[in-house]
Formats: sequence, structure tokens, C-alpha cells
Amino acid sequence: MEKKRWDCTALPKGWKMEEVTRKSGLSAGKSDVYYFSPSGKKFRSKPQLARYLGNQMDLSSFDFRTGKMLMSKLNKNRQRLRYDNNNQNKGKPDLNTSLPVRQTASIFKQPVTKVTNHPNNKVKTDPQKAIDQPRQLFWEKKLSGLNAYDIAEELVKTMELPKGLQGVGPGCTDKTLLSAIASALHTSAAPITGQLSAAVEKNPGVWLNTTQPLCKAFIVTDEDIRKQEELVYSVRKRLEEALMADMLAHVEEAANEGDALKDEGNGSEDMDSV
DNA sequence: CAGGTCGGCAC
DNA sequence: GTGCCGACCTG
Repeated sequence: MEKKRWDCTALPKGWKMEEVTRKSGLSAGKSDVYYFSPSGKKFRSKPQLARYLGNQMDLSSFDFRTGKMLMSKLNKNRQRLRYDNNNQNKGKPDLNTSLPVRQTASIFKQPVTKVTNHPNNKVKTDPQKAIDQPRQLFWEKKLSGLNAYDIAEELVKTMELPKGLQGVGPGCTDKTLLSAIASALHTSAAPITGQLSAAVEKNPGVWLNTTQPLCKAFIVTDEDIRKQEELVYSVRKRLEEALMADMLAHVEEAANEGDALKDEGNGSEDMDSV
């Protein structure tokens, strides 16, 4: 019988997978899953796979058996957020939008309020802290491998960036570039110009402007704007339809218990930028 | 000897 | 139960 091998979309292009069912012995009926690298090397376990491409890819949410990235695994591995532990958000999707990077650095001095009986004690604020959040150089690289998934845990197709946008720095892929720009738009009110200094390309470690994403300076053309408007329009249309369908569904089950949030709207807020 | 297959330990 | 890998089997 001919063996079926199919593409594993969760892995880089060219990776294939295969499921073999055991035909005899005590474990007959059990199945083994194998992966094949683009070069044809066979992998028979997740650790083995991780050893091979662990450095270039995060497999913590990768389900070896199905070959897909599983949402349910994401939360288990990542440190649980406080509100999540409190059981207050039970059953609801994780809507936390904070970046998956360290938000504090305890070696830096932080404002402290001393509580005493004296009413004239003031809360000391440190305006410097808000603007000067310490960050690692190239911290955006931590965003690589993060993806959006729809309700069926299928990978949502990533957004396309205009051709004129180019990354800066070691190993900056299109995906990290997208994440970096999206983060920059969310975390700062300042205009995004990209890295204006040409020296950045020669030695990014020295010349990187840390207030800007890992992105070369760019020009936004009328064509870009028009395309983006079209995109926003079509996404809003889809959102409208989804919300309408959702509403109708709710009318039918009106008598039923509380409903989980649908995720249709997620990500759409990024559309009106760039 | 290489690669496919199943047993069985460890978690 | 089941993921993982040793080791057996077969060509």
C-alpha cells in the first residue's frame, strides 16, 4: 500500500507528516506519527523535532500528533495571568493584549509609597519610568512565532505588509516585522517612521533607534493607502456579517445560559493603521 | 546495515 | 493513557 504523506502547514514550508497505524502485536491499532524535513530526514518524536528546529521555532504550542498549533496548549505553558487564576474569567477567551515581554525590570528603581498615619504622605510617581521602560535590544524578536487562531484553532492567515516595508536587524523575518510594527502602533502614540539612520544596517546593535520598530524607513504611497482602505472595507463587511449571524444565533438560544465571546472581531482594530 | 515496526518504560 | 525511544525484524 502506498504511504500518504501530506504537508504540515504549522511547520516551515516543505515539511511533511505521515501517520502509520500498527497492524499487529499487542499495540495493534495504535498509530505513530512521523515528520519529514524538506531534506527528507525522518522525525519520530517532538523532542527530536525540537532539537532539530527548536532554535528557529517555538514548538511549545505545537501538537505533534495532529501537526497543528493548539490554542489550548498556549495557556498551559505560558505563565497564567492573575485574573485567569482567579476564576473570574472562566471559559472566556484570553483577550489580554499586553505584549509577551517583560513589563518590569526589578533591578531598576521603582516608585514606592510608604503607608503611615501621616495624611500628608504623597504617592511618589516617577514620570521617567513610564517613558523609560527598559527593554532589550531587538525585543521584538520575542514576538516571532506568535499567531492568531480562529475558533476552530486553525491558524489565521497573517496580514500582508506593503512591499516597501523592510525589517532591520538580525533574523528579522516578515512575521516579526509585522508584529513589531503592530506593537509599535499599540504601545506608542508617536509616529512610526522606521529606522531613519542608514548606519543601522551596518551595525544595528549600535545605531538602532529604540523608540522605533525594527523596520527600515519607508514611504507610504497612494497605492498603499488605497489598498488598505479596501482591506478595511472588506474586513468591516465580514465583521458585520459575522456579528449579524451571531446575533441571529443568539435570538434562537435566547433562553439559554451565558454565551462565550465570539472571536470574530479580534484583530480588526489593527486594520485602520499603516 | 538501514529503515520500518512494535514493545514497553516513564510520565 | 500515551509519548518517546530502544531494539527487534526484515530486506
